[in-house]
Amino acid sequence: MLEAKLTQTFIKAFKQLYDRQPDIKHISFQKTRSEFEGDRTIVVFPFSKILQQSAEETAQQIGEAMMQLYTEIVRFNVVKGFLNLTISGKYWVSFLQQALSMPDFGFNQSGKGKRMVIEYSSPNTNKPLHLGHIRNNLLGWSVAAILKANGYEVVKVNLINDRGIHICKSMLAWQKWGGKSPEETAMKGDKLVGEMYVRFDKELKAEIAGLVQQGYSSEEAATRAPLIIQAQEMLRLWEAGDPQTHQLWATMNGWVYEGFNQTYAKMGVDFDKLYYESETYLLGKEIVEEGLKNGALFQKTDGSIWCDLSAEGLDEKLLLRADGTSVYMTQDLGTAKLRMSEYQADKMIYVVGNEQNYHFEVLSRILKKIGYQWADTIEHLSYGMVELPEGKMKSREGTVVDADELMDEMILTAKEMTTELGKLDNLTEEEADKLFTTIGLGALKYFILKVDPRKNMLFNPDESIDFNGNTGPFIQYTHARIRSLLRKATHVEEDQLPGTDITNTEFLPDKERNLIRLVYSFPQWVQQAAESRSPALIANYMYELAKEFNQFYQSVPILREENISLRLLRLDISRIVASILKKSAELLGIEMPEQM
RNA sequence: GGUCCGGUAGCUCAGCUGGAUAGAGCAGCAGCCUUCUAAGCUGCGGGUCACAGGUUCGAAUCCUGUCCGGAUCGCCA
Repeated sequence: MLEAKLTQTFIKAFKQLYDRQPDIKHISFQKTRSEFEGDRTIVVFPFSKILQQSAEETAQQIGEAMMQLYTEIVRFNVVKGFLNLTISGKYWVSFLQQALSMPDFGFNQSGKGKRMVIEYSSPNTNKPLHLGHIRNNLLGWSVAAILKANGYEVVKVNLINDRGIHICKSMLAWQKWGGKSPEETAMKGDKLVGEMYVRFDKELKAEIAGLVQQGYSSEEAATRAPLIIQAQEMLRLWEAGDPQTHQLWATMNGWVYEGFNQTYAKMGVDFDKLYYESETYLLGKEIVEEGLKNGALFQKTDGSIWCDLSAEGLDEKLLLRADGTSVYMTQDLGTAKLRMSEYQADKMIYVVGNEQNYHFEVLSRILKKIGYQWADTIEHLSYGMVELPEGKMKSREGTVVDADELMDEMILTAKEMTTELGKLDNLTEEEADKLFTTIGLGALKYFILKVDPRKNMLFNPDESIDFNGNTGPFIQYTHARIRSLLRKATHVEEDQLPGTDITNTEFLPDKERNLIRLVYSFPQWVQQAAESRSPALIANYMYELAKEFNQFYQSVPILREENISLRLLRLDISRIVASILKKSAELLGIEMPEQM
């Protein structure tokens, strides 16, 4: 690797010059800023300070010595305390050849032998997927893909919250006011069930308002409303195993799953394993018993069981209610243990919104306290909220952005744009439809994934997602352009012989150099994206690369270049850029069209 | 109130393991299609990096405090 070689050379040069060891922590080669000549830069201020001589002088001396020691350094210049090194064109070109010969260029095996279980999506079955889920799903899927590209074994899991009071509300509403199947209403199953949930909420509010008018306080009204009492009764029946309740529950969940599956399929996300809370929600109790026995937990006089985390600066946390029923935390203790025993994961990653930061903090502390050392493998991939201009999405207020609708709108916009630009020449209708989907979803996915997962992001439904500038379609377009170029290149190359003549490429123009350097950095981004669990790094990199390529494309001839060696070099660059764009897009779940 | 996260151009976002004059896109303005796809390219304008201190040769980046915004502190999930 270049950096390693440069570091080594630097140390050697330093010792030679000053007869002492340089401080390793100050040796870092960064990319030279574009306004200066050079490929890599080292800042010598820290060294000149120790040597008690001027930074310029130090840089000059080290530059000369390094050039003597490492032949790939062909030039250097010094600006203040910055030593800018220029690496030979030959080095870059031979790197390019090497990269082209590696089908897996960019990917690595650093995660070899490690297994990651990543949970994402985790929907409730009482309402359809919305924009928040889109971010969650895309993130989870993409992080999984990125981990795989780093050699990890990845298990993608989804924990479906298919039970609880919220589903009972939908069920009750359906009994009272629905009564029709998705087929009969020509609605997607998840939409139908979601509508029932909203209906319940509306009717409940009306009941409460009525009670308040009769003189009840609003708190009291909320607990006395017949609808909520019936919903609770239904939940009780469900937990008692009542066949009729279970039947209705299974039927309605079935509708929802059918709807979810369509949404997932369109979104392009999938799972290796599905967990259902109805099957796992009781699992935590044993752990709680265990913790109570070994003294990690304690029981209050009413019988409820708690974990005291006040010594760690947190609160007491309830784990089992006085009536012995479990809470969310209890379930998560159980599912974590189940998952661990099933997969022996090196990490269990949970893609869950940052509103649950505290929950996950507490989760691993409790497990640790009870004595499970693997608690440390739990990692909360905490991502920010998707906000609308008016603030948070609120399902009750109808301000949610529905996942299906959004995707359909994006695809439709892609269709309009494409048609308007007259880019449908030789496509069959089927191919054209495929293309609209590719572009529309590409725009959406890139829009979501390019922002740092940890940060909240804003989505303005009134301003449709862009197709120009820093967008998915821009990158797709760049790819399509290159592919078109390469299609035309086959006959240009046929009469040339294999490989590029690199013997005469000591001279390497700026655009070519910039692109090869970007290519060079691809593997580092793949690795860093995995370490920081951030698809955004890949997205930003792709954009850099695409932008640089477009400048290149627009400023130099490629197929029309007369110098054969240069033409082939440019084609090689084009080829690898297309391949990297495609690979990185795959890490984000974005497809790259051959033509657009 | 406690804890956590954030505040960078009109808007959306990069940059944050300290390094050169803080970058893109959108929006605005002006150019570029007889040549490899104009969903592109080029140029112009736009900044007290919330504020105040501190550490340092050097701070958007690290530390402290203040202000502002968000999340959370449920026997909800």
